[in-house]
Amino acid sequence: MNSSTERTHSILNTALGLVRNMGFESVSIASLAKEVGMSKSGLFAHFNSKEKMHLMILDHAADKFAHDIFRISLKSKRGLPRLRLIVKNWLSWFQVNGGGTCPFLAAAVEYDSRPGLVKDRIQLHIGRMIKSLNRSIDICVEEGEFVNDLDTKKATYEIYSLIVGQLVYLRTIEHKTASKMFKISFEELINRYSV
Amino acid sequence: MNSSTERTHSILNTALGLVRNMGFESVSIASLAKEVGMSKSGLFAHFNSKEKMHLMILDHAADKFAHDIFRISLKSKRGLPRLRLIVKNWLSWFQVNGGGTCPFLAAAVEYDSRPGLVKDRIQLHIGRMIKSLNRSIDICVEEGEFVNDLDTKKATYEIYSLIVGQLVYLRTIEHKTASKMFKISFEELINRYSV
DNA sequence: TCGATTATAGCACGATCGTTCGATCTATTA
DNA sequence: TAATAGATCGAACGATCGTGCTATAATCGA
Repeated sequence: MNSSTERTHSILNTALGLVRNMGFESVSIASLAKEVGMSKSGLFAHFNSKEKMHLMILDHAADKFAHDIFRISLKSKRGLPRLRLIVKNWLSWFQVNGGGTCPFLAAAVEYDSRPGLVKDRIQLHIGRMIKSLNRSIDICVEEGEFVNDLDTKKATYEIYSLIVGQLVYLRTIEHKTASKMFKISFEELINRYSV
Repeated sequence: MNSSTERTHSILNTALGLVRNMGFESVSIASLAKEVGMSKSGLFAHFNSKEKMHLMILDHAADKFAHDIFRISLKSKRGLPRLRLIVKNWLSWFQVNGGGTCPFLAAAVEYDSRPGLVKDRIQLHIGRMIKSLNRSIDICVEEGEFVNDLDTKKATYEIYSLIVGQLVYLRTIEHKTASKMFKISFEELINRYSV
């Protein structure tokens, strides 16, 4: 990794921070340049276009997400313990540094009506997250912790929905109540998948 | 209702259409003026500021939502039939005119990091939707269709989550598969609440 | 140490934005 | 008909944005 990539990597970290408390659109070349203490043109040279910048921020966020949620959980035991850890990490990802918008939901909403590279990339990343979650549920079946005939795609949808619903609830109702409801609903799903 | 309010109402309808296929931020005074065939300053006079315009668009969307989802379903029988209709209307709301972003989720995401009148209003509206959904579930308990000791707040969270999760899934995986999974998961929840 | 590559800065451009202001057009009312 | 009020417009402002061009500063290989 040469110095250029290192610098870019550090810029992308700053950018991701901005996305998480300003949304995607607000991270302009101008605002990011100011944040990292560079000139607009100096920063521009790193990306060559706003679209490419957004693409790289998105990929950076996806890398970090894959690491913080999935890769890290590989250390825990296959099956249910790992699934629990993944879900726990997933939820806590949106509460570090005083919370912040989910970069993927933000990007999905803001680019929903703008077909192009960025929108495609978002769908790719969200699709991968869902697939990774699905895989970790499949493993629970393999380990005999979930019933053999479980429709794991549906189970994935149900758990993913609880997570996304939680993101909305956390901003609408009291934090503690919201997260308690999640825990109960999640455990009920687990129980249902187990018998 | 004088002609000014009628005109404003018609403008808000156009604005809501724009929100649903451009997102919230993209509906600027300039772009909305062009869409309705007015000058910027002419349109500006209707709202007096961009923030007030966004507030009024939001309120207009909430009015329409309350009517299209909840008020209309009052015609069906109290309890489960009405709940089913509400959920059906809710989902179909995002598929008329070839789909489109949910204005409330769009606003919530885009204004998440901008405290102020608009953000407060969004939380108000989302809170009201959830409360309305909760009420319709309470009625199912009153009617004896759901068990008496059902935690209806948790049930509300679970059904709301399935809906929000569906909005993401519709944009990520094949439409038919997504909506079939919703139907199955929703019916399972209903069954669980009934015994 | 010198030459080349690379990172960054400065400046200018056209576009778009929200907002203001004064003028004009329209419709109502006295 | 004349006066008035409300709706709309055109033009202009300062900001911000993405992007291109050119110059300078830093880094590194020979």
